[in-house]
Amino acid sequence: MLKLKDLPDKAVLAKFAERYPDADTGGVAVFLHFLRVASDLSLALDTCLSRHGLLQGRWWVLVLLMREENSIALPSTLADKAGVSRATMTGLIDGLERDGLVKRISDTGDRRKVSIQLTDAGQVRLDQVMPDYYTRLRQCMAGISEEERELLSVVLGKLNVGIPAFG
Amino acid sequence: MLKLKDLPDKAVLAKFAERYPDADTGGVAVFLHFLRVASDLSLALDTCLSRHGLLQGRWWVLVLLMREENSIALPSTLADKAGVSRATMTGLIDGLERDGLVKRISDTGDRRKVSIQLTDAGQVRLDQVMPDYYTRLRQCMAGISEEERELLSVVLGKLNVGIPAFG
DNA sequence: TTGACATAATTAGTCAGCTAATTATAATCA
DNA sequence: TGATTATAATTAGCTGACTAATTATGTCAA
Repeated sequence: MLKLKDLPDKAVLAKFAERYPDADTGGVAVFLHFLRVASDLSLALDTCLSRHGLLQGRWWVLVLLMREENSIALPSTLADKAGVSRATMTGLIDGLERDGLVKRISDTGDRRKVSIQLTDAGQVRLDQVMPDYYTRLRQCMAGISEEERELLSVVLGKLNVGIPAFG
Repeated sequence: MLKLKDLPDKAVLAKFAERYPDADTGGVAVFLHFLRVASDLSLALDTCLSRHGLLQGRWWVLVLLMREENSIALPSTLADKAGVSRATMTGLIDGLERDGLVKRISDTGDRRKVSIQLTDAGQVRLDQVMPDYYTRLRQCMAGISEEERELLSVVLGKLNVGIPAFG
C-alpha cells in the first residue's frame, strides 16, 4: 500500500498531463487522496491495536473466530476470510498460539484438519480491545453525517465496480 | 493493510454490538467497506504496474523523481515524500539502480550526500507505464460523476480530520 | 580547534506477507 | 484394491517493510 506523504499539486498534475495526454487529472487526484486517507486510517488502526499488543492480522483472526459458533474455525477458512494465504495464516496462528490467545485442536475425524479455537485469554483480550476500537472509531467517524455515509457507501460500490478495469 | 474478504453482515454486527455497546454498527460497516475497497484498489494498481516489471514502491520513486527539476533528488527527500523510512528508500534505490532505472551521483559539496537521478532507461520505463496507468485509472473512475468526486473529496477530508482521534 | 552534537546514508537484524514445495491424509475410480 | 488425484496444513526460501546501530561527514560553540 502506497503511503504517499506528498500528494501532487495542480502544477505537478498539469506537468504530467502535458506529457501523458491520457491523464484525467481530477481522477488521479481523488484516487491518490483516497489511497492516502486509507493508508493513514490503517496506520491509525495499527496504533490503536498496538496499545493492546496486537497487529491488524492477528487481531482480525481473533475477530473472525469470535464471529463463529463456539469460536472455532479451520485455518483454511480463516485464511480465505482474512484474504491471506494459508501459509501466512499458519504464521499468524503460530504467533497467537504462542501468546495463548488461540489453541490448535486436532480433528479426530479428518486427521489433516486442525481446528483453531479462541481461548479464554483470547476472549479477554478481545474484550479489552474491542471497546477501545469501537469508541475510537466512533470518534473518528463523528464528523460524517448519516447522509454522507450513505453517499460514501454508494461511491465505494461504484469504485469497486471499476476495479476490474484497472487491474 | 487489512485485506478483508469477508465483511460482517448485519447479524454479525448486531452480535458484536450486543457484547460491545459502544459499537456504532453503521460506522464500522462503512469503515471496513472503505478499507476493503482501498486494499482492492491497491492490489489492482499492483497488477497494472507488474505488467511493466514494477511494484508500487519503486514506481512511486520514479514518479517522485520525474516531478523534480532535472529528475534529481536526495534519498532522504524521496523517503519523506514517499512516506517510508530512509533504510527502506536505500533498498528501493538499490533495486532501481540494479535495473538501471536510476543512478547514484555523489555530491561533490557535501560528501555525506548522494543524489539520485532518473536514467534515460528510467524515463523510458515511465513513458511505458504512465499512459497505461492513466488509461486504466480513467476507466476505473468512469462510473463516478464529477459531483460524486467532489463529495468523495469532502468526505475524505472529514475522515482525515477524524484520524487523530483513532490513532 | 577540537569536542559535542547533527545529519545522510547505509548496514544488520526482525517481521509479516508471498509462492512453491513438502508431508500427511482422504477420496476416487479403473 | 491400489494408483492417482485432491485437500489441509506446514515448511523453506524470498521480498520489502520496519527500527536500531553504524559509518562518514559537517557544524558550531567553548
